[in-house]
Amino acid sequence: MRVSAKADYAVRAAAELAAADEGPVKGERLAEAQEIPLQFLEHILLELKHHGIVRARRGAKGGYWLARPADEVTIADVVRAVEGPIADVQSTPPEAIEYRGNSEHLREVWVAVRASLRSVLEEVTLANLVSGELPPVVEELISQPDAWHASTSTKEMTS
Amino acid sequence: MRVSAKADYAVRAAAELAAADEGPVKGERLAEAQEIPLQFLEHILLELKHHGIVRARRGAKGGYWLARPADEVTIADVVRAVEGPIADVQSTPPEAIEYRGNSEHLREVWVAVRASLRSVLEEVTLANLVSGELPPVVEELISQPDAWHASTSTKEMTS
DNA sequence: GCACTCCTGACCAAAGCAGTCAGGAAAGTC
DNA sequence: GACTTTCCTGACTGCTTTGGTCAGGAGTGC
Repeated sequence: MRVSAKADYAVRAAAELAAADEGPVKGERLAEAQEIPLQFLEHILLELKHHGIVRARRGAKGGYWLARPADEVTIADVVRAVEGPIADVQSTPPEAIEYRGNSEHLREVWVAVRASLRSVLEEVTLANLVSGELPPVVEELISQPDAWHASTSTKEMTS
Repeated sequence: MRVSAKADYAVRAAAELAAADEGPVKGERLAEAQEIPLQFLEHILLELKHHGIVRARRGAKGGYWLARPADEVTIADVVRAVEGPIADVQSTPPEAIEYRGNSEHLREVWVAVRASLRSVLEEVTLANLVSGELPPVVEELISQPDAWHASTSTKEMTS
């Protein structure tokens, strides 16, 4: 249930590409703009390329650009490209698990968890991200003050 | 963005405890009921105990039971006990991160992700889980057929 | 031909995951 | 008080993931 550095980097780099209209942007610039280790970023960009999120050209005047318009690439696309499936349980999709006994309904819960993640990640596009005009779903979620500090419900730890 | 075996096991064991009213349940029974390796489960139960989710007594007639009534323990409580904070980015809470340049609004997005996770995990109690009467939020999420199969949006992979 | 940039694989240390093993310490029973 | 039962705890293990670095190869543009 955590977001890896890789996913975070990937989205940030993609955002930078979404903002830079026209012309390839070289990896070095992306790395500097978002303070990401260059060599690590190159691996990430390669994965994004393999998944058809970005395109690239080498040589002078080379660089990376988005394969599709920024408003057609969602954060979910980017995250999936580098992290794989979004809410697997024990490395298998929730709907494929058979629970027995008293945890029979746990499957529904995990499916709901995945659905709620999707409702955010598949709704926000790179265009939304750079413009700051986030979709209503997100605006509503972050408008509640509770969302902004650590655990509120019970006397537990953070987040 | 995945659910570990440990978290899955923890919730299942907790569900089993929620269903067994009155009297401690021994680890072995929990392990059998949910097909969880006993020794691994004992470590998990210990963690749950340290976090005040369950109580335990040793010896004959010993076992584990919930520290609070089943309708006052949420799945979020259990998951946090064994996995720690629920939607950290790079191991720090989303609201604590400063993004620059074109990814400035990414923080809002991660906060929204956490909020949406909470809206499910903090809403479902162990009582809900064993009875199958899931809260409206969850019912609505799982009522949409899309929620039940892998990735729908773009031509990407699963989940 | 040369500079530039991406592409790729190999490698690495540290941490996390999913357990197992061995023994100790309380609680109840006889 | 001995004995059994059950939890409690730490140490250990093998494997994978995370978060990178290093070195070199391959395509592009001038």
